[in-house]
Amino acid sequence: MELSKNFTHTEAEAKWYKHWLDKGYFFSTPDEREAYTIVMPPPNVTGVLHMGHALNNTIQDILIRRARMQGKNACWVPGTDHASIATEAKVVAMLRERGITKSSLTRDEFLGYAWEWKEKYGGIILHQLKKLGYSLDWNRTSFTMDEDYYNSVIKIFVALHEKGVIYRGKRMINWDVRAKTALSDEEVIHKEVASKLYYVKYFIEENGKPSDKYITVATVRPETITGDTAICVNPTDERYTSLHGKFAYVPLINRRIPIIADDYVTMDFGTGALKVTPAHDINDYQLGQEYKLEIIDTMNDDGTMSEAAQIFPGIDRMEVRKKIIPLLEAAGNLSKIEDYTSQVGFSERTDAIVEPRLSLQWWVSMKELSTPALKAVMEEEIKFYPPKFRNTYRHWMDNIKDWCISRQLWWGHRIPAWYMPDGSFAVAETKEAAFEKFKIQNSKFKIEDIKQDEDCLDTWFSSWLWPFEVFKGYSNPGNADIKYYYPTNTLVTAPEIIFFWVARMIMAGFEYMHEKPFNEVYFTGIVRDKQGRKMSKSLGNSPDLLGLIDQYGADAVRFGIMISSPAGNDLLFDESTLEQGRNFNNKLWNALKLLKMWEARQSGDANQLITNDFAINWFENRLNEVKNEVESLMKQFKLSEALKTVYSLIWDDFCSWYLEWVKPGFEQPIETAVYNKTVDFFDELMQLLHPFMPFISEEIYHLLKEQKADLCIKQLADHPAPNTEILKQGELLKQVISALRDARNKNQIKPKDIIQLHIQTAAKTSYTSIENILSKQVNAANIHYTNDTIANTIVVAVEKDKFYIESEKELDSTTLKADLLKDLEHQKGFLESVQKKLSNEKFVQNARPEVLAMEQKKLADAEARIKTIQESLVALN
RNA sequence: GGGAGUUUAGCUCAGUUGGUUUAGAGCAUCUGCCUUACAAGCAGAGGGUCGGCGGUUCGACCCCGUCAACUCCCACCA
Repeated sequence: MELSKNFTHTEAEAKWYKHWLDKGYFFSTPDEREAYTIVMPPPNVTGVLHMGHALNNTIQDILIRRARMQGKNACWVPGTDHASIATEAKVVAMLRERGITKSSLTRDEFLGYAWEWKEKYGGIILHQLKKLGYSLDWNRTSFTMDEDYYNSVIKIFVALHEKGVIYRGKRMINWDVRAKTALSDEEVIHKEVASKLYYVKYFIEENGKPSDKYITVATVRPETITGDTAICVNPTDERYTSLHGKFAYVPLINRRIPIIADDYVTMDFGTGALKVTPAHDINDYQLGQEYKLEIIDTMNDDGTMSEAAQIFPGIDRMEVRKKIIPLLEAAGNLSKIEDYTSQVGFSERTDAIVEPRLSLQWWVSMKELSTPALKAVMEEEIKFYPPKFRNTYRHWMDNIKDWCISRQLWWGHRIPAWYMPDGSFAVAETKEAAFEKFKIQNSKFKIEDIKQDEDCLDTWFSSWLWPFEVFKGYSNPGNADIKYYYPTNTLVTAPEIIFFWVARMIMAGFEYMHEKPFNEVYFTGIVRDKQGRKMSKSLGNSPDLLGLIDQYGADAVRFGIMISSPAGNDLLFDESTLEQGRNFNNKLWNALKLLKMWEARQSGDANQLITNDFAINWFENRLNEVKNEVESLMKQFKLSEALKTVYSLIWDDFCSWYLEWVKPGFEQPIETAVYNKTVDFFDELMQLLHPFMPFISEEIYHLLKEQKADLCIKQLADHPAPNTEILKQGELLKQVISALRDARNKNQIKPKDIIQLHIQTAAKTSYTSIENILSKQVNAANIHYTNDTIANTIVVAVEKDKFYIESEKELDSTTLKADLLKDLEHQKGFLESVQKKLSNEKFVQNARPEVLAMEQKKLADAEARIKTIQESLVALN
């Protein structure tokens, strides 16, 4: 068989993904095995694959593939989220491009376009996920607006309403002027914005008209002035005591408003006087409630000024903020302008500045739902990795506020509330059911008179059911799937959506399944660029993931992402790690090529080892050691560490050491027994690597030898504990080889120059089994043992043993001497610190016996080593 | 304003209840190699007073205090 120079990923990826699908390896149905379940956080139907998805889903695939290889029934559920506001915004934009406005369409017409959009783009991202080799159970692909799922959302709304948890209420909400919808608190992002603080004079009333006396108010929002219905000062503020109970006039429109006193006002901010605009500020609203102030809504739903504002109607509030200043100035109401930075709320989805607005909306009362959800995380019934997020979670849960769930959108689950012409309403799954409820209350209307609520529900009101409704746990309670797969095992998601989604899923899980939705949550970091900046479209620092997969290969991309992503930390994405991944592919490929060369040149008994027993014995134990390490790292979700460990085992231990140790001389045959062992090792290495890099591992696995089954489903075998003595000896061997090679380098002995090696040791037996390897690795013709120093040689000291390199090369002892002296210095310093410790009575009294013994051994070793070095130095002279 | 976290080699990070040889890895750097698996490679090397100060202890990268810098989350001071 002729193998290509390098690994060609494109072909292998397409071939193996298709093969795995054809064989149905990713499909799961309940059976007698233990289940291992992950529900994929459903990407938005608007999305394309980006680095965040790659990180998130690679982690999930590693967990799922490993579980599958551990004999568990692994089930990973894919799906998409309808993403109400995000999708609606995209559809509106798409229609605008075609010259269609949303307002010119009926609801059904608009939904027609939205579904068309969903069908067109919804599957793209899922399709793209296949490129990365993700082993998802595609038979279970779900969508948050699938018929059953939709109905469950509606049923749950009705049930929560009947329970009194959902209610309708007029309150201050966050209004997105671009999407023209209410938002929950979590959908508002506060940012610091450079703005101005305007000092505005309000003239005081005297004798029923404005006087020349005034009170100055500081505001960042002069455009809301015409909505002012009071001025508020602190009752203890002596500057304003005389004004309590008096009236002032709103600039430009001369409305007479009271001056009230409330300790909400901070005296030392601005002028200590606050203008009260109850319709446009949450605190002002509360003041308004308390003092029974008039509420004047000066804004339309699109953020323009309303008729009630009297000035600039139809102009956007931000425009008005600029335009009103000259007017105030001309009227003599502006006193000064200062620079000021303030916190401004922006819509998460549309980035529009959010307006506080009084509005009638649907709410979920959260207190009761949150109690079991908080407890489960605090008592670690649900574990968080990393655990620091428990604090964040607790803080939010402790201060939880009611959730505004109605959205003035069409794309989503329509609120099952039904209204009569007289304004009364009923909540029910269907119009008919609502009518039944109405009939009891009021019989004068007909069913045709009933109108359904125009609004739909917050996206998260559907996705909080995800972990159970993908198994139809609510729509078909007690079915075989939900009983088998729920609770799911691991949720892998970004900390950004801990409140939006994670917390609410936990609440829904306890409320409807009476059980937690998952055992543990693994929070990934945020993907940033090399400079640590968050990846974003506007910065243009988001790489084209599909392009990278084409360029480097899916395995290399997976490798690059995982190797730089320690648990719980942000990932600083750097394309060089992808190169490292690609190079690793080639390393593996070349190792395979080497084995293929050997395959043709075998000799000897397949059952009997003659010369290479140490190498094989050592690697077998090293492999077992790493298997243990990987197992422990995986349990702690230290996936990056686990990959590094496997990488180093393969590159360093297997390729650099083991293969070189068993490598036959040029064109010499290899013992069949050694060859077979080596193939087995490689085989096992591929199995360890498979969850991380599935394509190349499967490919090599099959090229190594005829296999009965695929690696994808090969079960991990038990492994014995490693023999530490052999591992130690292996380390000694490596150390000696490196030291001798270093000495050769420093003395300019060319790799091809053959040397004679003399070993002076008290433990000759520890070298007999590794002699062959040693002489091969340092290119020594022979190894001799000696009890004396050997003149005119290069002396190398390793541990307590001395090595004399005899060569035909003219020797330069200066660098060698310098090295020895440096080492000597180091050893002496070390010895001193140990002696100091041991001569400290308190240490000798208090230290544990094994610690004391260790220190004594250190002392003895250091002394012996110093002696060795000194003797070597003498030999050099 | 409140809370959480981080600070170890040029960069990104490990470092498990304080004692395992006066700190480890990858990348980058430097030196030597076109050695017949691999130059996308091989063989080596250099590089850190573990953010500062103070304390506890026989002993501190690890525990405590304090200061500094950075990051994130939450919050209605106009």
